[in-house]
Amino acid sequence: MAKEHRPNSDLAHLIIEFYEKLSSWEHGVVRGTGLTPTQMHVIEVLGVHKALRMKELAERMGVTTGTLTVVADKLEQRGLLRRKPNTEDRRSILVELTDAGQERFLEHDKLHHDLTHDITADLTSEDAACLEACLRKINRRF
Amino acid sequence: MAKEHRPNSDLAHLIIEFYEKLSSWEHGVVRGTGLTPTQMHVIEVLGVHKALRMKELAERMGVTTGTLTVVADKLEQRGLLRRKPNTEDRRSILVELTDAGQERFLEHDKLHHDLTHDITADLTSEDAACLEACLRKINRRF
DNA sequence: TCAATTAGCTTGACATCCAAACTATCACTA
DNA sequence: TAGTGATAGTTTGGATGTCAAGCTAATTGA
Repeated sequence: MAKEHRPNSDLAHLIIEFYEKLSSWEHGVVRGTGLTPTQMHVIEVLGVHKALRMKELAERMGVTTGTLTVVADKLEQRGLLRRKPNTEDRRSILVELTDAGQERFLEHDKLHHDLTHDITADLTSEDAACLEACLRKINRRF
Repeated sequence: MAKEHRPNSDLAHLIIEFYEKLSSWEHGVVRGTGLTPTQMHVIEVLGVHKALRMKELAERMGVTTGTLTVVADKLEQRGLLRRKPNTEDRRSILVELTDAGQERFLEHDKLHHDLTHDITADLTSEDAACLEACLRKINRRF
């Protein structure tokens, strides 16, 4: 898997390889939940950040607000998401998960935890601590 | 960004946060290349793995072969990808990048390297070595 | 007060994606 | 060696995702 091409001693390639595997895993897990990857992505972000403006959510997901409007409509129809007026700025709208949406988030989040547990099985506790520190630094910069 | 919710001391959440940022970055970079994210994904995988069977490529990407057939058609029309018969097993077909496809891969791969350089700027060389070792172990298990 | 900006929505055109049905090939076995 | 079942790839239909561009309502600021 990593020996048919060059030594792969490059950090960039290790990151990409990890990213691709994670992406493929996520895709496979979501298929069969009745939700699409994009819909689950909305749930994942809102599960962590509670209420967000449409614009903020779109930026965090890397899509336009036009795209998000349609996806939010679908999730609202399914009773997983709720729109609320924003009294601070009446141009914008806040979106948040309903109880049912929160439940879907927790289910999915558990899968993330299980996966993390599995793939880090070969790491020593020093490794894990270092990885955590690295990711914290990287995420702050990113 | 990471302080409006809980301490985030959880490795799983750090990984997800990193994944989401990378995903959003990739999305933004690909938009404006004239290629779609999926098309670029094919190029990324083939750039590393040279010739693959359709089935293998689909599995690696986490999509069905039906989906891949259509995407490969588009890339073939654009002259970035080539289908070759597989003499070992005539049911299957090998796909590989053309020279033009390889060129697109190298351009995009350079962006990955630049990004990696940027986001790891706060890491010490010990950190980087540890991160590399961790990723290698994780990818092997994944 | 009014022009410029911003947030969200709508629309049109195209790409993604899956499931299911289909063809061609292979592998195994009786 | 004929036949059965499995596998690789393609096609198709229907739902969804996606963007750009244009729209309305609200805000900002000159």
